[in-house]
Amino acid sequence: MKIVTWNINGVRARIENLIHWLRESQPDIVCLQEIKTVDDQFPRFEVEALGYHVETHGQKGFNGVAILSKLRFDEVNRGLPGDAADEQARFIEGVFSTDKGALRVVSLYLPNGNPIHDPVKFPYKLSWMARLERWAKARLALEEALILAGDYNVIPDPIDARYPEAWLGDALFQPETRQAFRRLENLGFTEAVRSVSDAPDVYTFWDYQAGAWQKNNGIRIDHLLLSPEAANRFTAASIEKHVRAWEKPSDHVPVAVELALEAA
DNA sequence: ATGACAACCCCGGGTTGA
Repeated sequence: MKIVTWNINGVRARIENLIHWLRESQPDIVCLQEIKTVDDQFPRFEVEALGYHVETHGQKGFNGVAILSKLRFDEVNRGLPGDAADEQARFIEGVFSTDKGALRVVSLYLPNGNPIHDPVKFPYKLSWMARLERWAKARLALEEALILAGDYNVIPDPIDARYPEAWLGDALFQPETRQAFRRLENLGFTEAVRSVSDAPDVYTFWDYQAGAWQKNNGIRIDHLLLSPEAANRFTAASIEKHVRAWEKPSDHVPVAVELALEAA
C-alpha cells in the first residue's frame, strides 16, 4: 500500500496538477495540506472520479487538510485535541481496515511559527507540537499501525537544508522546534525517509523565489512518522521531486511510503 | 534591509507562507 503526503499549496489552483499526479503515482492514501479552501469548494468530483473517497477539514483562505483514499473510511476525526479555542484547520485523522488490522493515518499541517519573536506565532507552534505529542502518546498505546504524515514545518537536522546557516533565526530550525520534533519521534516513531537514507541534498520544499529550485536550495520539512506496527510493514520511501518541475507547481513535492499491507 | 513568488481574500492591495 502506497501512502503519500503532499502540501499542495491550494487544491483549487492545483487541481489539474493533482489529477495528473494521481494518475501517474497511483497512491492508495493521500494526505494533503494547505488545501486553502472551505470543504464545500474542494474539487471532490474530479478526485472521486478516479476512485478516491475524500474527507476534508478546510477553512476559508488558509491552511486546510484532507485525506484521499481508495479505501473506505471507517472513521474520520477533525482537529487536534487539546485547545478548544484553536480554529485553524490543520489536522484530520482517518481509520481504515487492512488485512493486517486497523490503519490510522493523519494528515497534519504544523504551524510555521515565524517570526520567532512574534508574541503569538512561535508559541502557537510550540504549543501545537506539545498537543501533538500528547495526542500521539495516547494513540501509540492502541498499538496500531499509525502514520503521522504532513508538513511539519520542521527542519530536523542541518543535513536537511542546503544552507542550514540561513535558517538559524527561523522557526523551522529553532532548537525548541527541533527538540519538540525529536521528543515526538522518541515516543517510538520511525521517520520514514531518514530511516532508509542518510544522503545529503534530500529535500521536499523549494521556495518559489530567487531560483531556489534551479539551485537546489531546498529544505526537508514534509515527514511521515510510523508507529512500530507501521514501521514493521514499511518497505520503501520516496520523494517524487520531479513534480516540482511541472507547470504551476506547488512549492512542496509528494513524499511516499510503501507498507506491506492491503485493503481488507 | 528588502524583495524576489504564489495563493488566498475578492478587484486593489493586504495577508500569509517558509
